[in-house]
Amino acid sequence: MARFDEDDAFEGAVSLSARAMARTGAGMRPEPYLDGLNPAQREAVETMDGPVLMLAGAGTGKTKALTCRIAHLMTTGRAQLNEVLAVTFTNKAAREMKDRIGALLGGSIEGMPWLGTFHSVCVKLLRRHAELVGLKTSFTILDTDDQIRLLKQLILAANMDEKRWPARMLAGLIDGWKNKALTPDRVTGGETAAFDHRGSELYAQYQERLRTLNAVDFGDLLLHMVTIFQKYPDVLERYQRWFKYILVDEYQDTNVAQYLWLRLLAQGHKNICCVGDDDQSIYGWRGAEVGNILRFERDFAGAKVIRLEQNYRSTEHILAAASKLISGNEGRLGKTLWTEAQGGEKLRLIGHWDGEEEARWIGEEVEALSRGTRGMAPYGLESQAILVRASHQMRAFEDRFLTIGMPYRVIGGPRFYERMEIRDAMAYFRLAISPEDDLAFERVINTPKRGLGDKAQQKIQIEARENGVSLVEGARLLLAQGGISGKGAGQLRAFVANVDRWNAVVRAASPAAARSPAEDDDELFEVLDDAVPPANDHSHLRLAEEILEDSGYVAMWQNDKTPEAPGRLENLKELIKALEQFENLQGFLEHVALIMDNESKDSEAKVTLMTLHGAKGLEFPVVFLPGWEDGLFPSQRSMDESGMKGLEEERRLGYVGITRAEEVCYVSFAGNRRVYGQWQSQMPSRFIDELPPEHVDVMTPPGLNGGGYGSGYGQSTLGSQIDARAASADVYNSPGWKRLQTRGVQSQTPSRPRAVTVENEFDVGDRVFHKKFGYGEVMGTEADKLVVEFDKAGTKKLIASFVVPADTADDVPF
DNA sequence: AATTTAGTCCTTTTT
DNA sequence: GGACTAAATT
Repeated sequence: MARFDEDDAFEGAVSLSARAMARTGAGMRPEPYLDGLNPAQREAVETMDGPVLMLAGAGTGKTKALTCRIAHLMTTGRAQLNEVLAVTFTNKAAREMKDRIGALLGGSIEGMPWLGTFHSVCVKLLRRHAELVGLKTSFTILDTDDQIRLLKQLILAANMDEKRWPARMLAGLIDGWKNKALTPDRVTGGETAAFDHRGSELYAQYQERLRTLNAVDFGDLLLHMVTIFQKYPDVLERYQRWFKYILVDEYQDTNVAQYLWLRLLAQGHKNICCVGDDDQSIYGWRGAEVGNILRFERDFAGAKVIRLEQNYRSTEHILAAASKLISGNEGRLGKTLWTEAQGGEKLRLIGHWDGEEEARWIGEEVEALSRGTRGMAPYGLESQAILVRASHQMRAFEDRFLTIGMPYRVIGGPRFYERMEIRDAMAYFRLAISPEDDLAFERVINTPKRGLGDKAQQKIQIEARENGVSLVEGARLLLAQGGISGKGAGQLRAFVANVDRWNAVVRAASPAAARSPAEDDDELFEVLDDAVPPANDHSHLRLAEEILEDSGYVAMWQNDKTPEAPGRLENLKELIKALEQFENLQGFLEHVALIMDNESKDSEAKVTLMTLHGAKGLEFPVVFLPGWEDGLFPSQRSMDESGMKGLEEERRLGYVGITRAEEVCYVSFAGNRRVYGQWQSQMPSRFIDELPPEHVDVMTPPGLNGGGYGSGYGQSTLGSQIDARAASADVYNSPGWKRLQTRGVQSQTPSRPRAVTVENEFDVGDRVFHKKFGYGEVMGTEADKLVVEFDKAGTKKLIASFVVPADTADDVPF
């Protein structure tokens, strides 16, 4: 587990590199890792000085190149591990690099202190220089939830209608500005019109509020550091000299702020190596600028561009399909991926009647593959993944997997630290550490219920504001002057006393909590080197338990009779357990703020369910790509908001999806899908027509032309092939697919033709039957859709093919 | 003050 | 269908 006790990492780092040097001296071949590299990778490793841009296609071994490069810097004595800055986007990537570097250099190490995500590195830096932007070194990091609540308050205070101007929207705007490294005063031009012309004004207020709360949000971590580097050249210079080499992973995902940050740091020696793949840029919506790749050669004159093009991951068919798809994008830097692998399975394309059937089919296919009944060696559940465009697609699969008892894991779903009970508990911890944390106070003051409702809370707010103090102090004053009555008063008094007591324990345990920032730069790195982690006596564990007990929070869930209560108590226990690995509550909270991941490590084999975004950087022998339907994938919203750029990003997402597969890749779509509870007929994704027919096996069952495919886009090469192949049905006569065909005929064929042809057959007043809603009467018709007033289910708008005349209901085996 | 109910939006992707 | 909010009910 990554640690945020920044100081102790140095010991291991230094001794490791000493060991590596010693080995060199002992006459062993110093660079055994070079042998396993292809020429391009080797060049990327050995070109150590000056700017390098490594364009690494999917599955071309870029992490290998990157980690070998770091190892090479060590063994050639260019730098110490703690003088290398290496940034990634995800904690997972950072962890993997640490592990692999450790393995290369022959020892397991806690890690390089400056290898981490942009955010975690920035936290470390900002803790040292917080005072330069008006913060205390103990600042807290707000998550999106806190951010939204804060903004909501500001919007209300500005007398704006929070319905028309939702806090989420403002949060998005502010995030966008921060991604572009724009401080409130720099928001200009058309942007000032944002949010009823009050966007930048509210942004300024928000920043002010954060400062008084001694807090930062995610965007601030980078923004503040950029500000500091720009305003204090001496600070910047220190770091320019300290970081002798800079490496950047997933460079295509950097936003403007990150780009500026990197450019500032690399300005001196220009030993910067950026690794990226413009074809895998999928975070444009979050402010990532593919343009940063193009700018690289301009900003770093004489940059060496190295292309990694040999793919070690996928079969030739999968690679060919992915390459063909991505070739539809314009303005690529261009790479030609190739592989030595020959043969293998073609991409498999299959259409389904609706989303539920798609989930059912995939569930059965996963099971069949895992038992090896597809004429192939078995693929265990852990080697299969289902990658969806949007997380709501996961529900169909979860439902299905639960009913058939298939073990699965969801990655990127609701995360442990985002659960209500965990966030409540952490708010209590925050309050114990710093009672002036008003956001935490607000969260838990009436959880569990203490009879302190809106009225009482308002009084506290007013009291606090009038006296310019925190909410706890406000509450204290209010109590002293008897401004609060009856039951609530006693409870509030107890609450304040609890906070005082917890805080006293925290202070007694770690006087360092109030450590002062490094005053002068000379001390900066020595402080890091010399710090010795205090002994971990686990006293914070007891405190944490006490807090949850004393506050009545545990009791609240114990008395709760709802079915989820036991699970929540279980989660709280887990939370306490997680605390063990930290020396104090502060360290833990920081860890949580930045590392929101939640990998359960139980050993049972499970299918993986996650979004395409979440899958970047991963690979699986078998990959399922469901929901390839226009509007869903490519996402309508993406196209509406960003037009051609959006479509191209979606296409890259498809490319990422296909290239996750090593051996087998399924693409599927459904003819009908429920969207916002309404049935919609779906068109197969335009990307399906862009796949190369010679690398695709079409497996679509017959009788499925009602969804409208084949009438598709452009030349529709595959679209027409679908019909042809389906009609001749020869796919089904190949040995592997017999079972599928049988099942298909039994469960689908009878209802299909009828359902498809009844379109527009109804008139107002007809009695109809629907498999879910029962009987009803047609109230209106509109193209292929009907408005039906059901006897039991109310009025619904739905596709005509989903109902049948009421008198034939008995014939339809739904 | 707290719980229940009805009505309104919606849904991309996340460090 | 579900999450969230505002109104209605206890």
